[in-house]
Amino acid sequence: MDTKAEILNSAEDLFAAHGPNATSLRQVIGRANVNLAAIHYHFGNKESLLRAVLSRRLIPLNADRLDLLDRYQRESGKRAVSLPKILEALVGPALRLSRDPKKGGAVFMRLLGRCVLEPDEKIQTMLNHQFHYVLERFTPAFKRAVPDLPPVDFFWRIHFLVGSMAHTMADSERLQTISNGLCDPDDAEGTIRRLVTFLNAGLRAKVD
Amino acid sequence: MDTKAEILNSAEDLFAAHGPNATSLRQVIGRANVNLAAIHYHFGNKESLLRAVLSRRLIPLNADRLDLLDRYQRESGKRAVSLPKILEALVGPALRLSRDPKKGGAVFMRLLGRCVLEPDEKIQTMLNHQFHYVLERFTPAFKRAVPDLPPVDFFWRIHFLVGSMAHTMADSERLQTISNGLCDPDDAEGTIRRLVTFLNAGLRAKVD
DNA sequence: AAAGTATTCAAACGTTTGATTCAATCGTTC
DNA sequence: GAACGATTGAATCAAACGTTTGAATACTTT
Repeated sequence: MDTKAEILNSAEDLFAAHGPNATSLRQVIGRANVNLAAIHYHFGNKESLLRAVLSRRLIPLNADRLDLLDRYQRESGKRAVSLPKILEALVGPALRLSRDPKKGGAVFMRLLGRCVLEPDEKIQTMLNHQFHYVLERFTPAFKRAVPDLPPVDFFWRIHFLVGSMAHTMADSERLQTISNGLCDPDDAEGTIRRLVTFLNAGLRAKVD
Repeated sequence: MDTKAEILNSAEDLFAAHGPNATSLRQVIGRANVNLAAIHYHFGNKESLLRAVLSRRLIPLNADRLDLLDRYQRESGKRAVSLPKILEALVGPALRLSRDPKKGGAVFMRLLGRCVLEPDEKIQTMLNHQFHYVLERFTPAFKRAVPDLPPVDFFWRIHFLVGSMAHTMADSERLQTISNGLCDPDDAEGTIRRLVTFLNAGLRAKVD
């Protein structure tokens, strides 16, 4: 049973560092100190291994997001939940992963961001399936929060939002580089606050 | 000489569709109807082929961006160039590629977006090298346009900007899917206008 | 302790990858 | 038209890939 967990942890690390497709199963077993066949014994194939790596943390993560949205909705009674709160419920739990090694920490956050931005169709459909019911709940909340936004512009801005969020999750090392170490990607709360501020303003912008 | 161009075009197509690392040289020669050795004869290796594919269009693209920024700077005289104009100079030429098949069109735009978001270090350093002098010119312009923004927040917002822009360039098909065909990624001017509006508001947001 | 299941192991499978070789062909120049 | 460098062709290389196999070992149950 230890073997299975070792494989998951090793795969999570390496998938996050180099992307799933650029990581070989032999690299995974090297770091996990297990036999190559163990991967196929426990997971069947590489695709299912990735699915297992993602599910392990994504299911509780998405539950957190929906719980948070529920709480804000309860607090707001019949009124619409404010846009910053919706954004906080969407990006907060994801970016807070980086402080929480128990939930995979910064490593899984990066992996998730990279998978969202990954061209590979297999990975895309995998994630679409996991995100479907989350989007189903967030979309109406967003629409209530910015009711005057035409649907076309609404979708475009959600698209921009996904880009910023995923890029922030996937690669904040780059930010540390271009800012000469001025910005600290490990400051989860600061990152959340800044991202929510940015997205809130962007989503509210007057359509021209 | 035709062979070289055929290889470049085929590689551009396939790299854009599946990512450079997920594309084999044998796929490239298949579409180009040339021999495998021709790639190594004309380009040396796969990495240099990718570099050639990128340079061919990226060099004129970045020149366009700087020209546009220059023009706006001339028009503004001693005053700072307005933020929407800076953004237009940055994202406009890139997104307008999609209307201009001569410059590689939507295909190259997607490739460029994907490379920006690509974890692969080789590709990253390749692009950093190409973007260095562009960033060097845009950074002070941005800082003049939003002078009250603390440096830390400035870099964070540039990071968010890059995410939105690259994601929009890389994968607007996804938007067509989630919006049920409501949004049209081929409408370059509409995309530019919406992205500039979004980013302008996000960059101007009051720091809290 | 024996039997039976679950797990691990080393070895090999067939494919695909980027790269290389060297002979054949082309196009130009003398 | 002979000689030449530039280009193309078919064949092959070693390495790496995901996956499979079947024997060996560990663990559970009886």
